[in-house]
Amino acid sequence: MDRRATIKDVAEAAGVGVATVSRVLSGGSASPQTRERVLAVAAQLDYRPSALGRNLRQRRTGGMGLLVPDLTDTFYGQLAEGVLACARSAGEPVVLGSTGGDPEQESELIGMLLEQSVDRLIAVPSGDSDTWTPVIRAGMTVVFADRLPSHATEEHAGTAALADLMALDGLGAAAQARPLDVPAVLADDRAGIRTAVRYLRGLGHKRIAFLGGPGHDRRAAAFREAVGAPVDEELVVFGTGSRDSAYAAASGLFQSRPDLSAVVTGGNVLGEAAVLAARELDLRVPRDVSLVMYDDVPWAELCSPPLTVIAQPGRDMGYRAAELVLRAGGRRPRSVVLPTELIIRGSCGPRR
Amino acid sequence: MDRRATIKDVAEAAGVGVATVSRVLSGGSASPQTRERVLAVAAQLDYRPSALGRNLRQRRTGGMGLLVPDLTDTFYGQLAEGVLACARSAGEPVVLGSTGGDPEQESELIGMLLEQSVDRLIAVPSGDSDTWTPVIRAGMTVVFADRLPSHATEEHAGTAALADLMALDGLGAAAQARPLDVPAVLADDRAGIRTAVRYLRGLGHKRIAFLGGPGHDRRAAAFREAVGAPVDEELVVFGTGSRDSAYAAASGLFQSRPDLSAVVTGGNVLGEAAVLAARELDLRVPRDVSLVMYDDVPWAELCSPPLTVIAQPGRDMGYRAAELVLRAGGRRPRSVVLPTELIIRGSCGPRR
DNA sequence: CTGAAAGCGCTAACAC
DNA sequence: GTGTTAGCGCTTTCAG
Repeated sequence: MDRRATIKDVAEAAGVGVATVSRVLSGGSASPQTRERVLAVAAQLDYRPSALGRNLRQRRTGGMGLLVPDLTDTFYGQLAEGVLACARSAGEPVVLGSTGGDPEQESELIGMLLEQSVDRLIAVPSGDSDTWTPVIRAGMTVVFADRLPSHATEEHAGTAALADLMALDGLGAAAQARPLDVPAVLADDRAGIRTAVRYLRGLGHKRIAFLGGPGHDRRAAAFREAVGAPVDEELVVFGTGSRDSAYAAASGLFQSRPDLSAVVTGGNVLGEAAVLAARELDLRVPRDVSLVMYDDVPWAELCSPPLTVIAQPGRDMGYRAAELVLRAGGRRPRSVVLPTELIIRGSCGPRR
Repeated sequence: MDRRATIKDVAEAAGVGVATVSRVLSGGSASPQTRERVLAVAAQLDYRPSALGRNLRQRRTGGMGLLVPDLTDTFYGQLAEGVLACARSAGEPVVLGSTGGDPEQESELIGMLLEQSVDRLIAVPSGDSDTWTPVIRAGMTVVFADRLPSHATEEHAGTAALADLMALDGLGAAAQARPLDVPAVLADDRAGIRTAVRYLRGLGHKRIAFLGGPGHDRRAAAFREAVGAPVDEELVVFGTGSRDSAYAAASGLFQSRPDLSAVVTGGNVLGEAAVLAARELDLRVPRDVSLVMYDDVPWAELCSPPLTVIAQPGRDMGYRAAELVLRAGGRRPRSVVLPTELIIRGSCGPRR
């Protein structure tokens, strides 16, 4: 079979100039007559304008990039579905990359996107502001989702970052409080964690632990705030992202602190790890230990007991992020913080 | 900030012609001297060749498209991770689309890919051969993953398709036995299902049901073959793809045939539905009903009892598919069938 | 070994 | 309203 019809073919077949075809197809002015003829010919030739030509001419690629840490994590699957849904309804392509939570891979993928002239990006960032600042500066329109890049090490990371992030979760956080001037779509981690901690407190729990992974610093911070000073830092532990490491962290936590009676995890992979580790150590949920997991995923209900979770609207977050990055013409869009919901199922009980 | 450096900028700055720059960067011949200078300048200018220009010139986009039904289904998440891993190591972009299992959306997405001049595609097909034949004919290199398009209705769908598919699962299935001459990466459904059915038989089960979804026809066929004639068609039921429909199908099955003692599901979403439906109807697993689920997903182990599964290597499948579609230069690659494994956990017991 | 030049398919000035 | 033309950034003959 021969190559696809080009605009030139259509022009010739319709007896008009290429510009006219271009105009007709992009809704420009043309006499009804001409328009009809061009449209007919185009349809007849099964003509599809080449994005390549258009993009080169306009020096930009339509569509958007999407960078997530791991598609095997159901939450990012939900997020991606949201992005794709929005992109589809806009007829825009999305170029996907999975970073594995590794800043280096993330950088490489960003480079690839640059090479493709993809100038809009939705990212669940793994690298810190050092990797992202140049990207923004280079003119890419980026929207962060689910989390923000951590501050680079040289900056007064600790308290400053904390303050910014706390502020962002508040009602009308000022844009300049954010690290990097980039819009983001986030869940209201602070409220979510606070609600969970209060709930556990209400059940009588005193020693509550937080089990997090990379990118869960905001949640950890919210946790520290919710439990209030003095926080027992031994009860705030982190895995490095892999399921194995999550399991190790969970197991280590349970073993080193048998006095804890409840744990809230920063994500579903950690929740999974906590369930597994608890089972392995013969800790009954919720009799011996209560569990609240961040992320509502379909399988949370399948566990026994079904897991009490802090639900965040993954799909909506993706959809909103895609909207933001698409509408980013001119005005820099404001960030959005979506509500979380504590869904009480069966994994929490009164302190023994 | 100004626009990115072009090949012309590099040429000027290095005092050579653009052709030379192009050659150097794509490993063509050049004097060591020139080469070095060009490379230095390019690095200094942070030059990145524009994929747009190159692609237009070469009338094709690098990279590949990836079409899956639903990223929220962990199995497709695994598959996607595999594809992405391979693409990343090849430095190629992947354009992702989620079809929702809907042939129409699939068609639209294919159209979008065509428009982008993406000429390589990995697909978990939802449409039948009527939608795929034209795509192949149009010159797209496609590799199917996880399943094959069903035959179009007008063809003698039933037995013919069945025969083909059975043949494919055999050792050295002839290529021409396949519908459409397209390579595919599949799991050995036939062996997987057979093993599961035998296992259940060994436990004493007589009335075994199959609970499938869209695209699980091969598995259903394998099931029918494994249980042997006469097959009780009431015990072979299908949902339409959504979680709700899967639940409805599972629930309906359990209620209409309380005599069944075991069910094998064609995918993890259906497994999830079966667990939920069983619980709702107060059926104990495995006391009242034994369960084998297709797909090993991390949460299978979290269920209680942990689910016995037919594991298929989702990630590998994706990786292999990407390799095939990338290597498709010239010789049409052969399909690959990957082994499945029955992982026995706790969801099966002797027939009561 | 290297440079000049011709487009790839398209849009946006600019003329008519 | 419509046609002509000049590129977008790149690779690739084709000369030198």
